[in-house]
Amino acid sequence: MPTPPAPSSGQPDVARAAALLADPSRARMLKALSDGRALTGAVLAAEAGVGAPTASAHLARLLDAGLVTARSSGRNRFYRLAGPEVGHALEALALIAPPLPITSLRDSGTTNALRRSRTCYDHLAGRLGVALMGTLLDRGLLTGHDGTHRPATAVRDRASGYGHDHHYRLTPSGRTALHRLGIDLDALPPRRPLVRYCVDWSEQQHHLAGAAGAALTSRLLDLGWIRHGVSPRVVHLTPSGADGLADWIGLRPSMDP
Amino acid sequence: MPTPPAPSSGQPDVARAAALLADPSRARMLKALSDGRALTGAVLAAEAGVGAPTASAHLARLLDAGLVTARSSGRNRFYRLAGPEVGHALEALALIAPPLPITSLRDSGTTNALRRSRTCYDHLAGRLGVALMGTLLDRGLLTGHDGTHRPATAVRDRASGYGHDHHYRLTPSGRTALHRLGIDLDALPPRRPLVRYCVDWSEQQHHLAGAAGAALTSRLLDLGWIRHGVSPRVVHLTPSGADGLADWIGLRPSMDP
DNA sequence: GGAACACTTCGTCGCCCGACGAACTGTGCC
DNA sequence: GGCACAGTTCGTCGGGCGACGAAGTGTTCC
Repeated sequence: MPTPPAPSSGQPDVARAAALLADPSRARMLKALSDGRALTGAVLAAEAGVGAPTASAHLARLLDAGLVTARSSGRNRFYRLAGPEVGHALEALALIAPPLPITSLRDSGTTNALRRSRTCYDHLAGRLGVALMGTLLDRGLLTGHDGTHRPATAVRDRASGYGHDHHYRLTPSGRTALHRLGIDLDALPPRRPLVRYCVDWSEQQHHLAGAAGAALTSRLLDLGWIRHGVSPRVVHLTPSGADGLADWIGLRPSMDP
Repeated sequence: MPTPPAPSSGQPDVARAAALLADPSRARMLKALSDGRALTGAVLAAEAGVGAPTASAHLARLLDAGLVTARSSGRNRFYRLAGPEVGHALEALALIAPPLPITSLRDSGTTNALRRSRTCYDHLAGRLGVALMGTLLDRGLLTGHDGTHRPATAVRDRASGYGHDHHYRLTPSGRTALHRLGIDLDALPPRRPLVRYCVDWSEQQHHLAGAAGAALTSRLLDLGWIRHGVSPRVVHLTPSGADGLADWIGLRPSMDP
């Protein structure tokens, strides 16, 4: 059993710092403090959506770790961010965090996330990946489940990674549609599952994996319908790709669940 | 029961991003990749000090979240950071992480941490706080335990926050020493415990809290032996403070445990 | 074709930690 | 002095997750 090496002495422990921000309640409190105000424990409890005892425990940890400062004034205790470094860390984490789904028309102007997606190893993930999966299901090209990850009823599925709870499979018309796009399903590696799915970490929906998912991603690249962004993991839908997907299976980029 | 509000739609989920970095094994892997190299799963498993199955699971999560990219080459799979944003996030977290204890003479040139400490609400934490506590114990001014937090044998004590497992108390000579410094123990708030301790999150040692800890910190400020830094939570030991502590209880800033 | 290597998946275990209600402490108001 | 408010501490519960060994898959070498 390999033993974890101690972090280099004198070097900062990134994991410990990250752990402080990894809790949604603490993250909300720190975010509320990011505009420079001093806020009381009761206000921060409300911001975080937790009770006073829980807020008190979280603030004690943030205080002890030096991320916030506290000043008592009568029965109130006011908290502030300890310095600009905390705000910078929140911003840096926000840059690598996947944006949450657009849930209202009001948000659609701020992030047109469907046009900016991700590749999961060798198949499409992110907004485009789950939209594609959703349309394949809606059009009867894929069957087996409705594409949604439901933590409350999940048996083996986790919030990310390969899924196991559902058995998706291509319908005959699904196979025909892929063939029309130029994908020869019979030529795919026989020992790899044709249809698998991942629970998309950022979307909490399923996206297509397996040999079919890889072949589809490869084909969309070949057709110029998607292309890699500055970061190789990010793919962009091209204008011709938007038209192509609309013609192929009726998927339109403006569709938001 | 207050219900946690959903994060603002369309806004990045900082806690989810932080959670990915909050695991020591994943943090080590990402740190190893920070110099731009592409490394295999086996190498990253070794860097992290975990077995291949554990490394594989961690890398799958990092891959799915878009923090790394993967390229297979024969039986090897090479991983890279997905973009500079990940490295920036690691750096930003390192800035707010408390440095780990100096464990060798070789490190002492890189961080003279004893001169830069923290205030825990109203008492000294950080390196100065635990060094002070250690010296009070060594000199027989405080008694009850040896000042060390031992996770393996802790009953109620956690890795940070107020401690409960040990009952420290000032010895008669300890009370005299505080009196010599100008602290009137009989004038302290009677309902607050005189001597409490915190488990110092960054040092994993105990530091003095309670009314005595607060009074001591206040007195050191009054004497000009410590002063607040740019960040109000950080305190610096002043030159006169270094001399004063040496004269008072024989604590010398160059002493490293 | 068989063996070895790199990596993945499965099943299991135990620990950590975030949540709460109840009770308590400290402060301010009447 | 009594009451109310703000905040803290205690005790408990349940879920999440990181670890492993065993078994399996894919690739390369002989």
